[in-house]
Amino acid sequence: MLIRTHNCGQLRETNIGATVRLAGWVNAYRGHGTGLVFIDLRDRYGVTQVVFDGEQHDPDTMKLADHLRNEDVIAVEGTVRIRVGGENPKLVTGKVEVVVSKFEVLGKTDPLPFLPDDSGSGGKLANEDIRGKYRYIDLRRPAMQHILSSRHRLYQSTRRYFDENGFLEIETPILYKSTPEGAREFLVPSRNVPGSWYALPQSPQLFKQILMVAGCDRYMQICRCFRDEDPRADRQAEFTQIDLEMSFVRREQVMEMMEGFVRRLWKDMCGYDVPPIPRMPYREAMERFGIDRPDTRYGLEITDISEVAARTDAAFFTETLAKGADRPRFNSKRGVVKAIRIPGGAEKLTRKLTDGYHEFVRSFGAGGCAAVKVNAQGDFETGIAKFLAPVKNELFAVLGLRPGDTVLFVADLYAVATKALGELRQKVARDIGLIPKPGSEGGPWNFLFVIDFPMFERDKESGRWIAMHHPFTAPRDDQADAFVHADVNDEITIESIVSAGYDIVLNGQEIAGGSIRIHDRTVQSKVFQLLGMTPEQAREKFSFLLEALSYGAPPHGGIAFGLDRLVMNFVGTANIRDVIAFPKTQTGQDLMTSAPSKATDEQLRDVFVKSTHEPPRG
RNA sequence: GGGGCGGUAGCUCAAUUGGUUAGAGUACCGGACUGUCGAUCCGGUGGUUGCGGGUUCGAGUCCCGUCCGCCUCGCCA
Repeated sequence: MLIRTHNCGQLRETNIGATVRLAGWVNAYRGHGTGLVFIDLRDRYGVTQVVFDGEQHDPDTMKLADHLRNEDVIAVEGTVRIRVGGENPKLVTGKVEVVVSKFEVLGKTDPLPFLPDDSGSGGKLANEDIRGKYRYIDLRRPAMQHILSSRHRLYQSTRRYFDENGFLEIETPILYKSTPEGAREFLVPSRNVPGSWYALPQSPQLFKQILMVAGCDRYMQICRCFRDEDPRADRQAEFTQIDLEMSFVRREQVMEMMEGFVRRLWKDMCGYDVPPIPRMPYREAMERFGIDRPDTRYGLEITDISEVAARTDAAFFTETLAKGADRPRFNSKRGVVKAIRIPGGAEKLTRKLTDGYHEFVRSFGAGGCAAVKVNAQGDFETGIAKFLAPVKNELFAVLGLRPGDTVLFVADLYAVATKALGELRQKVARDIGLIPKPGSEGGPWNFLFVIDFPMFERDKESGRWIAMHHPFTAPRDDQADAFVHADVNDEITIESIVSAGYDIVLNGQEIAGGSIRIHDRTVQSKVFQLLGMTPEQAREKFSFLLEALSYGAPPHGGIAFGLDRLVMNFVGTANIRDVIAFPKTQTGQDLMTSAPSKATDEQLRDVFVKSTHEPPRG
């Protein structure tokens, strides 16, 4: 076999005259019969043109060369020379070509289901199901090779940064104990302990805390996590986190370390200097943006106009405002009227769009969305204009209205109106083209720390308290006393406790989340109690953690980044499957290997499992 | 679990209101061709219209069920 001396992206004018060997895939063939044949040879590094000249080969060899087809694997030996037919500026190797003296077909291909060409046939890629089934062909596309290599660079940059900062990379178990609080888990039956099951970790949360108790001081891991929930375009059941934990820190130190990491990563990945990352309390994010991960690349902020709306005769405002009662810090239970001013909306937002917004907010539980335009004379027009006339001046002042604007209103309970307008704000921004493409297109990267989350919220279904982040999140330092002394039945106090959690938000996307952890057994027990766990239940599930906390636990905290989403940002895709070498579909299937698949009766017997699945009839 | 879009040649798509033998590009096969670079030109092979049922004189097209892919709500401590 001819062993290559160079790769297909390497040869330049300086190599002219050299005898070289290349190997790779046939990317294109351009034959002129037995007289002259061109082959574009491709590997991960690039494309090089190789030439078969009829004067140097017998007709049988030329015939063989003339029948090379896309994706045949070949190796060639030959001489580098300047391109006789002129440069091809599309290729980095485009000034030279290799005149073949010897060649071997290393792997003849069968006809392919599709060609790994980024432009695809007719400018379109094959559909995702067919590309998934033949993933190894799709991954040959230069765009996919670029993504794999970007992901690799991200791993390396990450490991360098944390190594330089004294973090130990430590692996934690994949076969793990079930802790059924958060997401649904994947279960693995045990053979040696009949009737018992492992779970795959939703995250290494408890292990990394215990590593702190174990004196590891600083831990990091690029780890696989598993959550058996329905996927989305940016979510897979099996995904990767950059997970870390630090001892003897408060949230300032963790956030500083994270800001340094983000700065390093963006510098390494795309040469971008991340400016100081601003911080925004959760409540402010909810008030101004209606969401805990605000996209701060554009305005369209939300304004509470309840006071003004109360002075109108509009029953759909005043009836809503009469509902409920306020709460001191979070989770307000009152009825509110909120509005978004859309500058220039009178022109940009068609009737069809604003009608659509009514339906859109209804899908988030709101009663509807009203719209008014401000005409050139500065008067309200259309929709609920007549109800607003009496408070026109106040509305203009509080919303900063100008002729040509549109205002969108939602009146509902605080939580519903906030959520609906938060979602609507993003939809309007998309509709009128306010969102720049991040990264590669030169658009801005807007980072934000969101802090001061509530510790607890009510579960919508059961009405029980649940931890907003997770049950190991500590109260903010100045809240600890209030929390420890709070009556668990004192709803208003409990819901106003602020946690020591923090998220990093990039362009409206949560890319990392973490917290200072509870390192005090008493505080941890109180959290479990509040979450409705008896001491016995807490011990049953988390005895190892509670014990660990009782044997000399350092204060500690950490954070986890969603690695897949980071890569998505750097390579500019909205599809998480693009950045995972072997992804799964919406039903969690791997189209290439056909996982999941049936287990044999024998396999099931070995692990003491009996299937209750009834095969479909017929 | 709910909602939406889609499934026609290996691939990407078309096919009028339900109406003749389901077409095109590309890939593949054969042929021509000595400077191409998405080579070109000529010819050819290729179809269980996802699957099952129904309506109809007649179904790619309409109806019911089902499978698969994508988007989305719920869900994702």
